[in-house]
Amino acid sequence: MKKVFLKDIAEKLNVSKTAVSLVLNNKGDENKISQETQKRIIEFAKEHNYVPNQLARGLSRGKSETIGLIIPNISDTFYSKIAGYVELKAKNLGYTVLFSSSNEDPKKEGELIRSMLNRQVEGLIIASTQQNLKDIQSLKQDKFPFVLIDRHYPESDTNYVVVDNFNGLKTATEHLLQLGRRKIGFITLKPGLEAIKQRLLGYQSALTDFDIEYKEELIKELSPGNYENEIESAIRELLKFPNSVDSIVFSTHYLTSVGLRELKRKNVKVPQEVAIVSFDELTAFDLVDPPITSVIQPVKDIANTAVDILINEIEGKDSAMDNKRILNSKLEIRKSCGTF
Amino acid sequence: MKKVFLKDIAEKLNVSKTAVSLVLNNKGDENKISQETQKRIIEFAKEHNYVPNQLARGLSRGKSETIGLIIPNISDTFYSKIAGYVELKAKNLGYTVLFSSSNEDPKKEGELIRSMLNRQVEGLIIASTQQNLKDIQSLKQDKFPFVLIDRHYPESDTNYVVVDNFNGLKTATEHLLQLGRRKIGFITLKPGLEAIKQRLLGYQSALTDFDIEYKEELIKELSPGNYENEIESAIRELLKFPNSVDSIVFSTHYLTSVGLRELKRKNVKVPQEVAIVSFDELTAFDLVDPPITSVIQPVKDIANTAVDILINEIEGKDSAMDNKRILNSKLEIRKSCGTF
DNA sequence: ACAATTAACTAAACCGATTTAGTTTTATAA
DNA sequence: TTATAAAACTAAATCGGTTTAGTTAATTGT
Repeated sequence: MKKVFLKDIAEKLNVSKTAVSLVLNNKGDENKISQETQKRIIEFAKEHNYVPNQLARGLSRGKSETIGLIIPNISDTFYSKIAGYVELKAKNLGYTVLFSSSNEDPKKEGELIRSMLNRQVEGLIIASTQQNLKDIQSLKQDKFPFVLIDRHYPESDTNYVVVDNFNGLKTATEHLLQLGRRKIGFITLKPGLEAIKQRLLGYQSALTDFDIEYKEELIKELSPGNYENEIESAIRELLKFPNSVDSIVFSTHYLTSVGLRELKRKNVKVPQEVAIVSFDELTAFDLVDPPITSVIQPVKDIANTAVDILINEIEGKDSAMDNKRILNSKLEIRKSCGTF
Repeated sequence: MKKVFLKDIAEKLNVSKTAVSLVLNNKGDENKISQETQKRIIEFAKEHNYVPNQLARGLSRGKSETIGLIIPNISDTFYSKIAGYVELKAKNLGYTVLFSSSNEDPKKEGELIRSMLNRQVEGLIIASTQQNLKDIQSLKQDKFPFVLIDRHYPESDTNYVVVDNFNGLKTATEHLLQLGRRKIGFITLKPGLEAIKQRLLGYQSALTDFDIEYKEELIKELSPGNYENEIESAIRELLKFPNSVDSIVFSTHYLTSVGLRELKRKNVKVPQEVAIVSFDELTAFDLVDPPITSVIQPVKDIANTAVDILINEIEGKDSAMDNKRILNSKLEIRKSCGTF
């Protein structure tokens, strides 16, 4: 079964390529192609399983019906869920999505952006490394449609959909405070991401509201690429803090995982000796010993909103659409903080 | 900053498009373009940040330097990890990857295959729904390069990379048997996937080796789309089995998750009353209460091998390459089966 | 001193669609 | 009975590259 092209159909049916193209793009009526000819073309196409070459179509239209999604890492559950929902929503709206992982490398992020533009994507959804303002601003300047998700550049006026990191972490910290914990460690990433900054501010704000002094020794900032090795000393030092911390807030699900693993290795009782809360979660966090109280992100909502905003902008329908969204997270209380 | 095209470069430098194209594709020397002209072209291109339109290039070359990856669901950790490794490996070999999820729908899988062919992917890696033999055979017949992963069609002679499901599950079951468990339930999916079939055979084979009678009541086959609702009765019935089962083997990580959740809800003590083993795992399975003994799949190896085979075939280097691989899994013993 | 090479390029076809600007034929209006 | 409009098409340009088949001018061989 050979591939069949527009030209083949045209020749076999003795009509022009134009006619075939118009009919197969549902523009037969408005271009007054007779019903009979339309029927012949459609039937022949269906029968021979014709499908247009997207490269050719994209080239000639200058469109590709494709959007790009650039994320730090497709293997991370958070982003893979985002990817899943983005794909679903985009498909429903008639778009294909091109994924790629930047691996937190700003240079690679730039390359991916360019590579996707080459491929004529019509818009981008980017969870940026946030060290790539240059490329983001250049997109902005070219009026290329894009939406930042999860991470945005506060200094740049762009579309974005993020979670309320400040209040998410504040609520988590307050939860510990309400349960009487006072020496609260915070294990997070080295600053760089706005989201991470906001989470620290949320932590601090909660302390302030409870009139508790903020102490730098309680903050452990690990390197994104090396946290697995750094967790041991971070935990060790927190446990050395005058009589040890009584609780720890982790600012990402993977820090929680390695952190809890380390606490177990050190035979620290959770939550009796040290309570823990996690920002973001993993599928099995409710099964963990103890089930981990976590700040849950509205993953599906982030994805859907981003796609909506993007495609609205691509199709230029509703330019007045509010395009900066801060979504709420939700504290799922389980057992890792104990009770009163 | 306007986009710059081949034509622009040619005009500005007073050379032909041909020259520019040849030079930028590293074919300058073999086509005797003078060193000086080459330098001018390369510099101009770099300076103006020229990047070729992949659609045009793909169209004219009939190549796209792209491979497709079709998986059931990008949100599933197993497949998202596969995706991550495939992306990495492919990029290293100069290929971009196009992902898409079939959601276990054979019809959609077919559409995705066709859609990817339209986009001129040069090869496909497919974790098939396994109800789509038609499309797979049609690829085979067209001599289109592809590799099946995770799931394959035993009745069709294709490239594949799968894990040894039979021995993986046999080892898991044997582990329970060696620890003295005798009434072993098996919670799995409705048959359809070869992998699932193999896992059942592995379970049976272990029983046979230990001279234990196989009992159908101990096998619970849930629907892939509805297992969350079906798990309750499955577990309930296993617990009703003459004096209850003393252990359960779960054939996927998500069945393990919902199963353990249900066991906890029913206050069944794991592993004292019921031991459990999981085929495949989730990131936090070592933190779960109890840490779950799991059959670990060589995810990275699956991905790398598949990409290697595929690209070898695309580039037609080493056609004698062994292209059917069954990789070994590994039983990671944790605490969910207790000890002697 | 003249044919044969070689170096250094280029014109134009092509990939497979889409789309603009017509053309031809038939029907309708004045 | 024309001019006009509508119906039913189509030729050819275009998208932005790649590639084949030359061309021209300088160099070499004999």
